[in-house]
Order: sequence, then C-alpha cells, then structure tokens
Amino acid sequence: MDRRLLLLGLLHQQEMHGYQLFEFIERDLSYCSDIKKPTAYYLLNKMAQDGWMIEEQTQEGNRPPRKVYRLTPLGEENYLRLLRENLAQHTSPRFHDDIGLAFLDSLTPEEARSLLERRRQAVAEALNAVQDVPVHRGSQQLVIEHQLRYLRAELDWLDEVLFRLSEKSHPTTKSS
Amino acid sequence: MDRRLLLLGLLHQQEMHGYQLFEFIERDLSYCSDIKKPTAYYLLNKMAQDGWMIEEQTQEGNRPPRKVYRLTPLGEENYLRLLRENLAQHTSPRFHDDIGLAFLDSLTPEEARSLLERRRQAVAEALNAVQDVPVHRGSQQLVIEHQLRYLRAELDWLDEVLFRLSEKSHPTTKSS
DNA sequence: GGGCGCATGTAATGAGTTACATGATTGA
DNA sequence: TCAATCATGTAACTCATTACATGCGCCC
Repeated sequence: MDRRLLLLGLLHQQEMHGYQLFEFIERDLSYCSDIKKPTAYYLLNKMAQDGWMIEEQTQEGNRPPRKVYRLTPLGEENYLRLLRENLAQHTSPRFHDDIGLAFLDSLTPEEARSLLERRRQAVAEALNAVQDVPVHRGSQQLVIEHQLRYLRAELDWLDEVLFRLSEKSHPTTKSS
Repeated sequence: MDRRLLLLGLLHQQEMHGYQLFEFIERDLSYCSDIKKPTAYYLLNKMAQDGWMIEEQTQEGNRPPRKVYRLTPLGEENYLRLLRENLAQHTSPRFHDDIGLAFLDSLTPEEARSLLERRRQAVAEALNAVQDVPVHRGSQQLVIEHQLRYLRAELDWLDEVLFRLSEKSHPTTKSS
C-alpha cells in the first residue's frame, strides 16, 4: 500500500500524468521508493478503475497523448486513511547488511576490517550525496533529514565496529 | 542472495536440519531476516542440488525423519564469497515509514503530532524488546547492537520532529 | 481423544521487475 | 539520419508468501 500512498500523496498536491509522476519520484523521492515505471502505470490504472481517481486524456500539439490523473473524493478519503495508518505505525526495515555482520567472525579481524572499510566508504559516499541534495518542499524535506540522521548513525556504528576490530588485530596494544 | 548467505553462515558453524535452522533464525536472528519456512526448505533443496551442501537422512526412534545439511567445499567457497560481498557493500534500506513523513503537512500539526506519538510509542516498545534480548554468541551480538543504535536514532529523530510540530501548534510561545 | 509439536513439503497466488513494443518529436 | 526523449503500456518471469497436506508422537 506504500506505493499507492506515494502516488496518492503526489496527486493530492497536484494533478499529474504518469510519466511526470514517475520522473518526480525518481528525482525527488528516490529515498522513499524505488518504484518502477510499469508498476506506477499499473497502480494508476488500478486506482482509476477503483474510482480513487479519474483519468483525463490530454494532448499538446503532436506530442504523445497524456493521461492526467486527479483524485476523486473517494481517493482523497483513502489517501488520508493510508497516511494516518502510515504515520501511526513503525515498521522496522530489514538490514540485509546485518547478515554479513552476524558472521563477521568467520574471517580474520584483518580481512573483516578491510572489507568493512569498503562499506564505510560506501556509506560516506551516500552521506555526501544526501548532503548535496537541494532542499525539498515542505515536509518532503523531512525525508532527506531522516536519511541524513540514519546515515550518520550508520557511520558511527561502523566506526565502533572497526575500532573493536583494530583492538582485536593488535592485541598487544593495551590501554594503560 | 542474502537468505542463502544466512543459511550458509549457520551451516558453516554447525550442520543442522531444516526445521532446526528455521527455528534458530526465528528465535535468534529475527532482526536479520523474516524468511519463511517454505522458502528455507526450498533454498536448502536448491543449494543441495547445486552441490553447495549434502543432505543426510537421519531418524531418531519413531520421530519424523530429518534431512541434515552439511556444507561441501563448494558451499564453503560460495559462503565466503557471499560474505565478503555482503560486508564490503552498503545497501540503504527503504524506509516505508518515510512516505508518510513526506506528506506530513497534509494534516494539521495537532493530528500529525498525535499520530507520530503513536509511532514513537511503537519504536520505544521495539527498543525495549531489543534491550531485553539475551546476549548472542560472537558476532551475532553485533546485529543486536546495530538494531539498538538504529532504534535509538529513530527515537531521537522522532523527538526532533515532534518538537518542531509542537512549536507549530503553539505559535504564540516564542522563545526570547 | 484432541490438540500441539515435529518435520517436510506442494500448489496457488501475488507483488513487482525486466525486457520488450510502439510511435511520434526533437536535436546533433 | 541516428539517437534520445516523451508517453504508455504488455508479457514473461522471479522471488517469496500464504494456505494447504501429511502423519506420527507426546501430553493433558
């Protein structure tokens, strides 16, 4: 239902056609969703069939025809329902990266460290990328800030793990 | 491939049968993976066919027969390959919860606050649950600690958002 | 004797992806 | 003229899930 909520939320702000919606999501909301084009088109058709929105065919000059979507009252109702559900709940994401962490002691501390340094590098790059993202409109900016917080916490965590590994690989270096 | 890595990692530590593996994952590694029973059985069969592990039928008394899995050298090789790949990379999880955040300003600050208070409650409960988890063996404990860090960061973040909302709903209260 | 636990599966379903199809316009 | 952009889709496929099937033993 998340993907529906995403589309509904954007159409609540402003009517759009499918291509436009998809481009907006890819450019501005890539941290929220990795929805693909066929999925977006499919959901739009589905929700139009269900009476959540109406399609309007438009055409500018000889450009390809567009289907512009506008929420119906039923659509607005469902939008608010899904939004309230989403906000009230917490769903812990699965960190696939944790599976490797769980088996870290299959490797020597040295190798574990060098691999996790690579991971650290990747996280740092992701963080830089998010820091460079231009400020978003209204509460969409919250998503960016959340991402920043998350990535900073990841970096801190990785540094902690790397520190512990460095103590393991130099066991002779004892703190006084 | 993550789920394969999970199964391989456990079998690398100790040979087990399917039921046993699944129970272990559910009890001790529920933060890593939400793999379901049929998926686990399917993957075990698949990897056995591919020569990554061998099945051995065993039976105790009149109990249901078991299929015990043990890694082959090929399986060990693939285990280490997947483990190294996993450790070196970072894959940002999708936070479905962020979709609601992006559209927070569709609601009044008051309603947004009360809904996010509910979310905060859910996060706090999850945090308590993780804090009560008994210490895990070796690097499996890292997963628990990572989860703790993540949930604490989430709580901090929610408190920040809630604070901003409280400022919006009492705009007369200006700081000197 | 009735339900739960052990132990392994099959079949149907679903959600979403990839790859492909179409056809006009714009720009190098 | 060749590729890219605009704009919408269909078809096949993958991966994983849910629901169901089986059958014995154990415990209350």
